[in-house]
Amino acid sequence: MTEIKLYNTLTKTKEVFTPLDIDNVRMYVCGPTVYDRAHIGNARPVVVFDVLFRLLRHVYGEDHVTYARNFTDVDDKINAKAEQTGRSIRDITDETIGWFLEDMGALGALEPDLAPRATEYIPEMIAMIEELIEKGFAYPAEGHVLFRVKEYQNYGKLSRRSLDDMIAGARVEVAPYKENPMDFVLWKPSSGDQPGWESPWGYGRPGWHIECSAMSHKLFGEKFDIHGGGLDLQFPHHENEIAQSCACYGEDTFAQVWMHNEMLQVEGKKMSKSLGNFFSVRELLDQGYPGEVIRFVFLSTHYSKPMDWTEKKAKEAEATLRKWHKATTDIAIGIPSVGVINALADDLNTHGAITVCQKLYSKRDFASLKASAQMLGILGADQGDWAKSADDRGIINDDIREIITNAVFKRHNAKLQKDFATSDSIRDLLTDAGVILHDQKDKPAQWEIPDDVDVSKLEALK
RNA sequence: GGCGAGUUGGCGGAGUGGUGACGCAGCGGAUUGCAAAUCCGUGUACAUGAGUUCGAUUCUCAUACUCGCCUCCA
Repeated sequence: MTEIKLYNTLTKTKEVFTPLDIDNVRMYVCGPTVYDRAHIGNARPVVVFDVLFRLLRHVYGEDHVTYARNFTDVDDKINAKAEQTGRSIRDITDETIGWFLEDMGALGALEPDLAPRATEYIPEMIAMIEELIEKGFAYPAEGHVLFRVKEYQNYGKLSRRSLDDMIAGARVEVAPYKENPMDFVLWKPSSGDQPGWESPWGYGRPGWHIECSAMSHKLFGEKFDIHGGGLDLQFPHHENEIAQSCACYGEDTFAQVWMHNEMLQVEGKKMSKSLGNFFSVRELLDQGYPGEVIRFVFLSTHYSKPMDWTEKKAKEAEATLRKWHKATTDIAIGIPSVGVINALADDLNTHGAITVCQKLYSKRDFASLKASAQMLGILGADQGDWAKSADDRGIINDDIREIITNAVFKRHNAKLQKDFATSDSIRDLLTDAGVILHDQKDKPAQWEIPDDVDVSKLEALK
């Protein structure tokens, strides 16, 4: 069996991955807060952990891996949107979840086995909070329930911060009802127009962090294998999850391996709304970037490093994929290359896997290229349509086909008569319109038409 | 202020204690009437300083610079 090694944020080392239960490898990844279209930064963890999901399924078997990714559908941003639009919260979150799955599907991401929504696990959260109170790790105060950070000895072990340092940093919300400024909210009161549920502490709603602890416990039990998410979630979100779960169920519980993907930048700069380099996956798709190309760009940088989204990379990725699609379209699928599997098994070295694919292409091992690329979620049977020429996709009508065929034939005859002035002028007209010509010896050139062919220019050839 | 990451050839970007990937671009060649496309070939790069070592781009320490997170946006 392939030995998988993963970098564990908790231990800061690359470790051999040993599942708790080889028949049911469990992975939990923090999903989106569903109030708007996913931006491309949201998509990085989705793609990263999709590759891991595929690798785990490959190694342990499809039926022996369970992947859960939550939807956070209780959040002030959602409340704000509901207020602005007058729509119901459920309406907004349902729509946003639909968008999310659609957009991530376009990136070739498989859907997780489980997709729990926070609002469907409120009783579990309440039960967990009650247990934390009983054990002295939490306390109610003015309609809130707070986690007593000082009581949990290992607080800060994931992000390697000490309580004292964090308080010195002083970027915490100070509130009179908190015993300690670092204490974080497990439950908070809701006013009439905010979403809420009845609880032992009054009408209210959960804090952000408790949902992942409660849902992973319900779905996976006290221990599971992998917990993933973006690096930005390491603190405070994941630190707080660990505190809640381990305080509740014991020090040796919860996720065994923590994985965090680095952040994404755009053209060398942090993506932000104010810089205007902030865009959604949908916008990118609508601009004509195939999802497969976006995915390829993501995979070309290791997940542990900051990734820079640039137009140049997208163009290169597009050219490579076009080449690969052309080579593999009519090829029966082979088996994935050992090199690709090993690269992925080595802490998800997706770039290394792509390199192996490049070599397979050079060696003309297209059957293995196809299978290997599919391990990465690219070159799938349903993914290559964009790479076909317009003619292959039936976009070109007979009229235009005839114009081009005639022109190519005329050019061929001119060449036979060594009338190069005529043949070159026809060639220039064709290439100017976007037609790609492949000259052949002693017969008319083969041609293909990309999507952006300028039909109006072809009229001149009539 | 706290935490962390990075610095590799023109660009992107892996990796390795000793034969220095890969892609793009460039250059040379084949091919072509000329091109395009395609194919073949081609590049001693590893921030700086010191240390460890027979030997370091790779390990250790320091310095400089860049970047990210901790703050609505992942």
